[in-house]
Amino acid sequence: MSSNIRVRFAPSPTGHLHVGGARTALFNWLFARREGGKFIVRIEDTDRVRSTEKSERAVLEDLTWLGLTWDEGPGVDGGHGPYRQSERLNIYREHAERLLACDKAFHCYCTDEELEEKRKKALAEGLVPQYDGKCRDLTPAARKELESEGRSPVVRLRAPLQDVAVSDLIRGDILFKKEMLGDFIILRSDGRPTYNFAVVVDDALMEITHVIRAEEHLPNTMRQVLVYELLGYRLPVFAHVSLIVDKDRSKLSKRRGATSVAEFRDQGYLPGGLINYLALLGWSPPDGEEIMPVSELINKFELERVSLSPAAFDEDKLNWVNSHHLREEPLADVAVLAVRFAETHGLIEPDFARFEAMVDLAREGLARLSDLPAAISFFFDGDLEMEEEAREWLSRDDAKQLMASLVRRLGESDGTIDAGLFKATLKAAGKDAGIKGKDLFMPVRSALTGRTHGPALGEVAAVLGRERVLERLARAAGQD
RNA sequence: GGCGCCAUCGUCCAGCGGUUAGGACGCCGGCCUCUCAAGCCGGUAACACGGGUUCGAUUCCCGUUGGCGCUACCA
Repeated sequence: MSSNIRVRFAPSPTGHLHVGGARTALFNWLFARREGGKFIVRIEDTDRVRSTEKSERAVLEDLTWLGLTWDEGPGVDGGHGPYRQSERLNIYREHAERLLACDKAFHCYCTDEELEEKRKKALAEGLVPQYDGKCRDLTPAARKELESEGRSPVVRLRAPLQDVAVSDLIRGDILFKKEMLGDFIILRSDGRPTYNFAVVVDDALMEITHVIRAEEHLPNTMRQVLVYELLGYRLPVFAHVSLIVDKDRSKLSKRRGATSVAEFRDQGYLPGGLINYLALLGWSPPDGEEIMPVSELINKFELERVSLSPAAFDEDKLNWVNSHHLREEPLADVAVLAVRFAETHGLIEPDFARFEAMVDLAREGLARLSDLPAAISFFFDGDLEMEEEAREWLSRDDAKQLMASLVRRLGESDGTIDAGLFKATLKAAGKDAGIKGKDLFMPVRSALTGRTHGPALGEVAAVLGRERVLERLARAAGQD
């Protein structure tokens, strides 16, 4: 399916990708994929002080990790570039010139201090602080004089005094009152554009059809609509998605826990799990199914089903979603991502197939990959740490005999020990000794893993391997 | 302050004039099971408030309250 639909995600590179931004990107991406349109990434780096190249790389990496690949953007030319606002300065300038030429914009020489003073005064009088139009009708002579004082002007839009209606795909029609805005700045004194101007020029030139973005931009939309009109560009469809808030309804803050995609990645969430959870925050599929791969997300996604109210980020639910992905995504994929979590804890297994087997057994009980090392450490050589309860099981009267009997029986067959063989042998030994159930399994589990909880014992033994199994059983048989 | 958005279980959602208000996370109990998970079964818990409109409002309108956003030469 192919269409003319074009959407964009336009992050400003001032840090890592935030979960809020990630969800906005996701909704754009899902919409594009669903509709057969194009997903464009544009870097909004007109804020010189806060934007860094490092951040840009980080954001792009985060998007890539999530699998939100772009059809046009940094590194992928689609004929509408450049895709970095800092490289489009001349374009904004030209557009501002156009507006200036037909008197829809004007130069303003007011200084920060003057403006600040007026703002304070207005506030003090209980008025709405707004540009007073002082430079609206400056004569060329007056301009020249101001410039000779060394002042460099900003360009302000001559804002028409009219209410602005914005229709939003998610929210319906919204009417903004004309009193709301004054002649806002579109070009700074150093020639760089302001957000509301650059966005419109870019979206228009990049032929964006649907602007899907966070709700915080809703008030800005009024200004942008004006710019579209004055420039003579066609309006895109707007869709404003609600914000993601903290569990206590306040703004998502780093202090209360992880907020960036990178942090979740480092905690061992799968891209598919994070994506799935984020999609569920503010959107729900018609059938109510919650756990699904991204391909299904694409099939089911509809902007019309995006909710209006702010959604609280719930780590419990994220964990639940992620745990499902952990055990439902292809084992090989999970294992590859798992390697670094094991290795940072010194758990290095050269045989990838064996490592996969460990991951396969352990993933049943995991919410995140960061919990993996603790779950598989007993598979590795070295001193087996004994939990107190495990020690107790092994100190039982018949434990030693049972272990000895098992060692003997397993020793009789000299092939590999698979799950079936181990279980059968265990049962036979139990039958002879008159032990079954918990009394049979727990001492053996304790001897093999040092713990009282874990994956199915037969499978554990198989992954452990004949040598380690015999060694650990023997040790348990010999000590009390 | 002004303007705007939002308002269903603790949380995420469903509902789109008539429902015993549904599902999911969490929590509690049970089943299964060598254990832990998973799975299955059951329980817990909500329409913010006040006016309208209507035969009938969770649902439509208005107001109040509350939360959030914007009000920059930040995005």
